[in-house]
Amino acid sequence: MSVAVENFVKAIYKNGKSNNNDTKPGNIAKELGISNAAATDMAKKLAVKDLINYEKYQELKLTDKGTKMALNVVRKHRLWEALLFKLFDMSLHDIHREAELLEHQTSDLLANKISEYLGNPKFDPHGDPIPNANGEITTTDTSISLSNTKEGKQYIISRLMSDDKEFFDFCSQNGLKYGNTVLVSKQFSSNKMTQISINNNTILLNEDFTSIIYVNEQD
Amino acid sequence: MSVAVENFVKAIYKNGKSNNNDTKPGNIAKELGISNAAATDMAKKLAVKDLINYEKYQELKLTDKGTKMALNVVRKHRLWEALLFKLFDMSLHDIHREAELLEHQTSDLLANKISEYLGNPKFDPHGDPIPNANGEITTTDTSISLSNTKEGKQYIISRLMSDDKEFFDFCSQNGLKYGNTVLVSKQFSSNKMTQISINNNTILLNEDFTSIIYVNEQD
DNA sequence: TAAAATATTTAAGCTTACTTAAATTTTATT
DNA sequence: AATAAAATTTAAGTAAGCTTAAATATTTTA
Repeated sequence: MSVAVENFVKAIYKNGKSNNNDTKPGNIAKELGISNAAATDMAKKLAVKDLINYEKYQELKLTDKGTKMALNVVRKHRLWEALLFKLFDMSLHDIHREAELLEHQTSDLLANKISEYLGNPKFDPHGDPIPNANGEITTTDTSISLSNTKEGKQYIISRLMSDDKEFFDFCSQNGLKYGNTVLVSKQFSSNKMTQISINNNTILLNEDFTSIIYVNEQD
Repeated sequence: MSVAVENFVKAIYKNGKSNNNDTKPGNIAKELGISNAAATDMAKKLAVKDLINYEKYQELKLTDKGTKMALNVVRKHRLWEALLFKLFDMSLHDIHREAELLEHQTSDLLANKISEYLGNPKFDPHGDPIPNANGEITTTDTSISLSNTKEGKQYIISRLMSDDKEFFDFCSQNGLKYGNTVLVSKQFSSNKMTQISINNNTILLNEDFTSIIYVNEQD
């Protein structure tokens, strides 16, 4: 399938999981940087191909076939991120951008080779789960956002859910990395700020950050 | 630039080096699997972009800008082949097919990272030279085709110039691999066949094969 | 709950990269 | 050198994936 189609189903999948859970054409259009009209147009075309269910003015819903396609692309994206992260010294943001292109030009065979080479990893360098060859995500995510953590407890960073360059630059400068340990020293519930300690540094994060950094409680 | 444009200048570059040295639209069209009309069309468009010099009914000539673009794509193609060959157990034909797609979705940054990771190799797994980041091929190719070798001498395989699956299958089954040694036991000039010995096996090759297998004399 | 704001859809049109068919030019052949 | 064959070019048309503008429906808010 074309790049435009793959990106369209991927955007529906992604927005269905977050982004206000809104998969109406306007939100998908914003995600993809195209006009609302183009999104409606594409939605109708993909309904004919049985990739989405389309009803006027309603949310776009992926069919099983569409979900499978989205997960196949997501798998390739995350495998590329994992491979590039392992082999090369590149920023997470750059890695994301390369993967965004490579994901559409990767055969299932190559994806499987990459997976095998990496030891069939369950997560990419952001902590996002990598679907298996059948398009299934077998891991159950028990992580919570930093904004929902408790004062005085230690957590391990499990996901950095963003593709923004500024965010990654900030994270890498401050040791906010998949697998690292943070201590939540204070929750300022009034203004939704969170104070954390990491590598002997104290950082104050606002909700823009704490809502997309996911962690697991340290045993 | 678009995939179609990149493939077009690449085809001119490639056909200019071999394929009867014919870069007229018809031959480029055949190379790309498009109609002659489409090739003429594209030629005119690329002339406007100063990628080729176009004169009616004449050969298509790459400008400096066009040559640079072609070499940039060739560099990425060959770097991908080298990387996939190193990391994964895949046939040369499969590797070629993947590289054919990946080459268009690779930033210069990533290409340089791949090159660095591989130790800035000068050749890909077919023995084809890899242009450097400036689009220069610094190595001088002294190899000759198997059809031009002398009886009784030993040669080292330096290039397998094809992207045909059957050819690669035959080669890998018979030890015809980049870097391997062959003894030319007999040249049948009458019917343009060449008899070689490799791994204690004797093989008789016709000109279809001997013209695309390149070798260097063993010192 | 009616008006205002917002979002979606429809309609018309554009560009890229093709296609086939017909016209024209070049190349090969005798 | 004339004619036949082959290649190139021109012309007209198509599909994908967009655009903007206008029409229509939904959602918000006062």
